[in-house]
Amino acid sequence: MQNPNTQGKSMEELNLFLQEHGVKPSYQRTRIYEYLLNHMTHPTVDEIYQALADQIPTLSKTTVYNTLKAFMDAQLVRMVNIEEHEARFDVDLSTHGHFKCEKCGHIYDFELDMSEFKSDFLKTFLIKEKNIHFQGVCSKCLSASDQH
Amino acid sequence: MQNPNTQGKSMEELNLFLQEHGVKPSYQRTRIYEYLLNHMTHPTVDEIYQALADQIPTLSKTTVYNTLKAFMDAQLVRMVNIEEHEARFDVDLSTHGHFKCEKCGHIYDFELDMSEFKSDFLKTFLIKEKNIHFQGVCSKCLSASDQH
DNA sequence: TTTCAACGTGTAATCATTATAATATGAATA
DNA sequence: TATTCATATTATAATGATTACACGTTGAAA
Repeated sequence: MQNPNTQGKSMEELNLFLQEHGVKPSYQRTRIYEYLLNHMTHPTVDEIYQALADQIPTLSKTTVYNTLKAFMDAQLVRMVNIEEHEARFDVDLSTHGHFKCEKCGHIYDFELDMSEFKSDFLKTFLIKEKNIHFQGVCSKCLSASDQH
Repeated sequence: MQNPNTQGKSMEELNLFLQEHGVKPSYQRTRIYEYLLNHMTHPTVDEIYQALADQIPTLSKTTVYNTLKAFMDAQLVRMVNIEEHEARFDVDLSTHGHFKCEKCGHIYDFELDMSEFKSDFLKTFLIKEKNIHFQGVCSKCLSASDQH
């Protein structure tokens, strides 16, 4: 068992999945996609690279960039621009919002019902992506600072 | 008349406005705020700098950064992180969404009624900012590409 | 086996942003 | 008026994420 935390998906299954979505599989690509599946915490390029560099000593950060770009082109991954300086990535393609806590830095997902959203102004626009980014203090940090 | 496009606000009025909002006025700060008022097109740091460098030859880009930070701290300006690599700035503090056209790059404002938005998950969170960034193709570019 | 395109890698370049240090400013005070 | 002191402005250098580039590898098709 080489990769324990694969959420039940074998390398072969992942390869097939990538292939079906127009991404030619490779060891690096499969392992990066696997990482994204097992760490749905909106990781940065560096986090992905650092985590995999141990197991794939030859891995290059450029490969992580290239792979994420390929995933984005194939609509397998979405870029999350909630951080000021660093891009984050999300395999969850469902419509959901992101909340960034200013205290602990954690990024939470929250459900979002956009079905009732209507905009006269945008009705003649082609909307491809909807990014909803909230910011503030999460409940955990709020109750922590309540202590006196 | 030194600064023609001031939307009717004189330097003195702008100085007073800044002062009332906790920002100590200076020539540079007033001119930068004036620029933001007259160009509500979500300009980048560089756009602001380039536009004012002619009129204020000693202006430093660092000053533009520092000033925008001061404005943000004073809640006079909001950063718009809709661009992948460059921050944009908005003096319009009302709740509204931004739409970026992939073709022409223009960033549109659109009205947004968040009053009916409810989230069980976030009800214990302190929400300080709500950023709504849509992306796609604007009506102008759509009809332009319809031509055959 | 040859070929050829695509992929992966390491290095260098780019570019927005931030840090730093020196100078200028301007109000308060002596 | 001269002095002081905090703050603002500026130029330069440093940082750090991202991209460009060149080269070596791979892997499938012919």
